Amino acid sequence: MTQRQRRKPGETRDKLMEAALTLVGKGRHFASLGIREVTRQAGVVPTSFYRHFRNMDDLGLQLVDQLGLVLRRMMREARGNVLQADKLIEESVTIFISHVEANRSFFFFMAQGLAGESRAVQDAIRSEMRFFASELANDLRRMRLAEHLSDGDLELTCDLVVRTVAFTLTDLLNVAPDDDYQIDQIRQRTARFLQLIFVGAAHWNSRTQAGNS
Amino acid sequence: MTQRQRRKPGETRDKLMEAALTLVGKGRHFASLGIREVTRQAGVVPTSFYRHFRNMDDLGLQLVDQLGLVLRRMMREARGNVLQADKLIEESVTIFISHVEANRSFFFFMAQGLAGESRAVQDAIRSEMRFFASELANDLRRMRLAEHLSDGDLELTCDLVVRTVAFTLTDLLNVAPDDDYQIDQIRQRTARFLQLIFVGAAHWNSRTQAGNS
DNA sequence: ACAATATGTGAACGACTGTACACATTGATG
DNA sequence: CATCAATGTGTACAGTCGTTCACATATTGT
Repeated sequence: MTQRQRRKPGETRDKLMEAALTLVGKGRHFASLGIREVTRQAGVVPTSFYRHFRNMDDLGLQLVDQLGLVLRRMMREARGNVLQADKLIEESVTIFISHVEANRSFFFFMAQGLAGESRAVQDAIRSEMRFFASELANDLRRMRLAEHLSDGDLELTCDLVVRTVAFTLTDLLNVAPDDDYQIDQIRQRTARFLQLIFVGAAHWNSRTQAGNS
Repeated sequence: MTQRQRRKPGETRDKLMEAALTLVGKGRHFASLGIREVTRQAGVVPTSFYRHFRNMDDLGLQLVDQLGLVLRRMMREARGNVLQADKLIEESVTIFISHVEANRSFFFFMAQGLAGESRAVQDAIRSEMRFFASELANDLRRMRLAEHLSDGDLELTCDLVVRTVAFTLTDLLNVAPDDDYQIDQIRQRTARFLQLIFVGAAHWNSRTQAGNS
């Protein structure tokens, strides 16, 4: 790295990924995108695609990697802003939704990928969700909010929380980005979902799932 | 209806819908299917497609209608077989999973459609889920299992239940159809999710969501 | 029996697709 | 400066796409 290059490396690469995201953000499904279409949107000649990706699945996988960064940024912000336990759920949901609004296309892509065409992308997204759930479990442990739960039960709870929030994406997908009223409805509903789950977790030990006679 | 026709009406129509489902069952995403591809799979000439559907979205919508029938059949079986309350969750989840295995492609299509390309299909599937949730609420009321919950809270709970079960589809999607061990794991995990939710619902009134100071 | 309608077939079109190849340009390294 | 690898461009080709049209066949209504 002697000098900065005039054309930064990966410039076209980024343009291609952004182009794919843009198309997804416009309502297209990732599985229906073609190489030519993406390169056209990126303002690049079709052959350039192969300089950076082997095929569309490859591009999808690299998008998941970038999605991971977005998720980690969101986690960091949540950890910094959610300090008092009583408003934990509301604030977390608010932060989540604001990140979805700020990176709408990314989360569209995530929602699509969960039932997408590429097995590899599917697995990658599910892996991100697992990581997210385990981090959530760590945080709850650290905040002494789950002391009566076994590791397995806490993991179960966090998995359910992450799934519930992830499903919210399909709700947000269906409303206009500027429909603040509807978005607020979704926010409140999601918060109540999580409250319901946490109430269940709080009373979980009293009727353990082992015996149910 | 004077006599039975040699070629039943809608024969090709059914073949086309089955063909689309078959392709989806093979891992393809509905949004990436083309008219020619579907007609080829159905063993029909491409032009025949237009005799029955205006475009692929139209076919998707009619698939959702058929999916509705599958869901209603499943509901009827659940209502008939789940009589005692103590095993309600386990039995319901078992019935659900068996129906998913029996109509794998249909539920694949449903999971895809939730974040699919066609807004109309999206809405149709979400509408089916709402109907399912409201029927579930009715059943719980009838079985006197939710007497302490307000209508709104019961609806909230059932919505969360339906979402959780629907998310299971992405899990079932990722395991081989004959991997009984993994499927049983998913079944147990889903049952525990629902137990957690119902425990939360049972203790919901003690910390109503209205005031949280 | 006859007309009308619904359904299936075949050929054809222009547009678009993925991909390969040869070539130009760039930045880094000797 | 010479060379090399990385990256971007233009051309080309064979295959597929959606869609139209004219035509054959089968079923229905009168």
